[in-house]
Formats: sequence, C-alpha cells, structure tokens
Amino acid sequence: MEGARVEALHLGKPLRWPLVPVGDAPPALYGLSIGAMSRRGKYIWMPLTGDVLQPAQGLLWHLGMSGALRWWPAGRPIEPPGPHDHAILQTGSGELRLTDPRRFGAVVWSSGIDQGPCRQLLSRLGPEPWDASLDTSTFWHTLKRHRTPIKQTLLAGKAVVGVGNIYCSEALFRARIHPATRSDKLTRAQAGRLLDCVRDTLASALDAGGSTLRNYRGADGEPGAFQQIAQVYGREGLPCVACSQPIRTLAQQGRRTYFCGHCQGR
DNA sequence: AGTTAAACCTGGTTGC
DNA sequence: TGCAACCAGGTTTAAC
Repeated sequence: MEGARVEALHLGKPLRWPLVPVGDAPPALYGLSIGAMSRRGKYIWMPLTGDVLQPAQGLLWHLGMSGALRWWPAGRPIEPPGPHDHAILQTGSGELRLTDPRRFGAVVWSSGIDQGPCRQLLSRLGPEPWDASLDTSTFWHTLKRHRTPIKQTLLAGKAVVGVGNIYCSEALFRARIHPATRSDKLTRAQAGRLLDCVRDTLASALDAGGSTLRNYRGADGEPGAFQQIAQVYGREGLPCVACSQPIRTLAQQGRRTYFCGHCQGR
C-alpha cells in the first residue's frame, strides 16, 4: 500500500469512534500518499503525506474484536462491498477495507502520531513486547504494582502491550504460571519466564499468520492457523499437551482463561 | 492510584 | 422450530 495515492474514504455504520470529533471539519485526504505504516500495541498508524514535506497527519486503525483489514490491489477482481465493510479507503493502487461485524474497531484521523487522538490513545500503552528497554527487572517491577490476578494484569497491557485473551492463556501455560496468581506475588524468575513466553507466543503466532476463531482474515483474505498455536485456548476438557490432564477454564473479569491445573500449579 | 463494572455492537451457539 | 440467554478476538470510560 505504501506510496498509494488516496482518492476517497467511504465510511459505513459508525465504528468505535468517529473519524474526527463531532463538530470538527473532516480532513481533506484526496491526493495524499500512504507513507510507511507502523504499529503500536494493536493500533496501526498510517501516515498520509502530500507533495510538500509536512507534519505527518494520518489515520489510526484498530480492528477491535471482529475486525479485519483487507487490501485489494487495483486491476484484480474485487468482491462487492459487504454489509460489514464500514471503512473503505480507495487509492490509485487498490482498495483497503475494514470489515468489522461488531464495530468495535476504529479508523480515526489524527494530525500526527504524537498529537490529537493518537497521543491520547497511544500514550497510556505499556511497553512493546520487543522494546529493548523492557527487561525482567522492569517487567517485574510493574507486576509488583498490581494485586490483580496475573491474567488480568497481562491483559491490561500496562506491563507489556499487545497480549490479548488468546495469547494470555497461551503465554501463562508456556510459563507454567497459574492465571489466578496475584501479580505482585510472582517471583523475579517467574516474571522473567513469563516475559520470555509472551515473546515466544507472539512470535509463533505472527509466524503462523495469527489466530482465526471465527472471522479473522489476514490482509490477503487468508485465515490464520489457530490449531498450531493454541495449546490451551479453546481446549476445555481436552488433554493437556504436556501431561494429558484435562484443560480447565476460569472466568476472570468476564473473560475466559484456559489453563492446565496440573502443569500450572494451583 | 489501583481495581471494577459498564459500555460499545453483531452473530453464532446453547438450552428450554 | 422458535426464542431467549449467553458467549465471543478489545479497550475506553466512569465510578468505587
């Protein structure tokens, strides 16, 4: 998509936030080019630049629970828009569609990645999983500030960002840590192990192209390979891959957690 | 300042 | 078969 010239942005039903705050004038995007895209947590930043060098305004995208971004290169067969295509970015090189049945996703215009809605949304995120300055000590110290179960703390994204409900269960299983363990009770060794396992889990998931439970699709329309990733998630009652004991579940803060009562202590 | 519940939505599955 | 209840990948916001 990089270098593509924007022709139009069509919005369908409202997403999590409006493109711009109510009352603000919609930005003139026509003619701008898509720059180098980046990611922070689960937010995707798409800088849009004109011919003259200017502060990089752009669009911030989020897929929410059920969203998928799909890129249709120009000149190739394209499916007609469906009822859940709520944002369509037309460019000279192709079309980008945000398909999101539940509409928890978002596309927001921002005058810069450090300004406006971007600043508000991105500044409170925890460190990136592969942030060089994120080491065992830093991670452990953050965990020490929370008395909530480690599952909830991990999901909250303050100690490390980007670990969703699936990978939370997976990382805790790999680290052999019980999800109900109070965060401030983890030993330094456990914290180090957990951080390693978060990184390993995310790396293997990225390698497999993500997890498809229902309707997730990659940008090329292909589903991710869920089976190869999940050792515990979605496997309630099935034998643990390590010890054959049945996988159990726990409801934590309204979210389901999958774990092995034997391998992950008590 | 940390923790919790509610809110935003649609669609698929389960249970009566 | 029909319908209600419940559950699902996320994250902000207000309230405790």
